[in-house]
Amino acid sequence: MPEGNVVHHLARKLSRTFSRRAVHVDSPQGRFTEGAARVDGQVVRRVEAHGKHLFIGFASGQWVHVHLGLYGKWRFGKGAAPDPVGLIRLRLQSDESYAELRGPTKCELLTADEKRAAVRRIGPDPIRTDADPEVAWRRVSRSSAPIAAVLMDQSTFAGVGNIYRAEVLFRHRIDPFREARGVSRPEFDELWSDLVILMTAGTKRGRIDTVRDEHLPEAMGRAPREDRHGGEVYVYRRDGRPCHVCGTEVRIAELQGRKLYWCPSCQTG
DNA sequence: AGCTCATGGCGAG
DNA sequence: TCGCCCTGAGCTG
Repeated sequence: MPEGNVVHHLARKLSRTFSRRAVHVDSPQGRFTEGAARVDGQVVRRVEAHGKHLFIGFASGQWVHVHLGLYGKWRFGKGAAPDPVGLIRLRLQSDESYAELRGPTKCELLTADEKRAAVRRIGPDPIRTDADPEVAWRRVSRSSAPIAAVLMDQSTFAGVGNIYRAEVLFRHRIDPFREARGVSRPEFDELWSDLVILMTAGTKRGRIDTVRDEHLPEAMGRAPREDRHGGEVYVYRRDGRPCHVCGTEVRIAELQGRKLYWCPSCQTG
């Protein structure tokens, strides 16, 4: 269940584990057998993350493109992979380690050209140093949709998901229902640079923490880690509970089929 | 054991 | 906007 930070975290782990090594590639489940056979035995050249998309590059120039969706998961292990348990879409095996992929929305083989085209379709990713925030600003400044909806648009903010969306809006006290084009350039710049900081930190940790030091549980006399997603957050999935800053009940609403959390007192305007 | 829900996104209508 | 994909955790009982 990943936002971009987890995908980048996984890309680094896959790269550390498999880059410059020959890998045996197969699909025990059978749904990626043909693609796996085409790269089986090749050396992994590099692994890239762009937003929530993962690309594993092989010596032939071909790429395996993976999108985890809501359910997808990677598992890693040392030595030889055990007999498959359940449905494993993709399995990588080096002479030292293995990795198993289950439940992805997408697992496909791409040519070098197709991979380049796929990357071009993905919007600027705050975790990537080559991201162009002007692309995001153009879309934000021209959209009449709520800023909370635009933050989830992967062609505008690649890698941002439901947690970062809610949390970054809280941290900048922005009403999630404000029209995107009503967000000023200074506000956008603050949102973008904060996403760079939060998501980069989230990449190293492989989890999402957004609470400033002065609001941390130790500083506030609270118990840490209330939520099972693993990090410290202000509003995500805290509906009905008091805002960590002002005590107002955190609210929840459905926006485009996803749940949106915010503090109606802190996030005004 | 069974039910609900989840950090996502696609395609049909 | 809805259904679906398809996995797993956290509840209920």
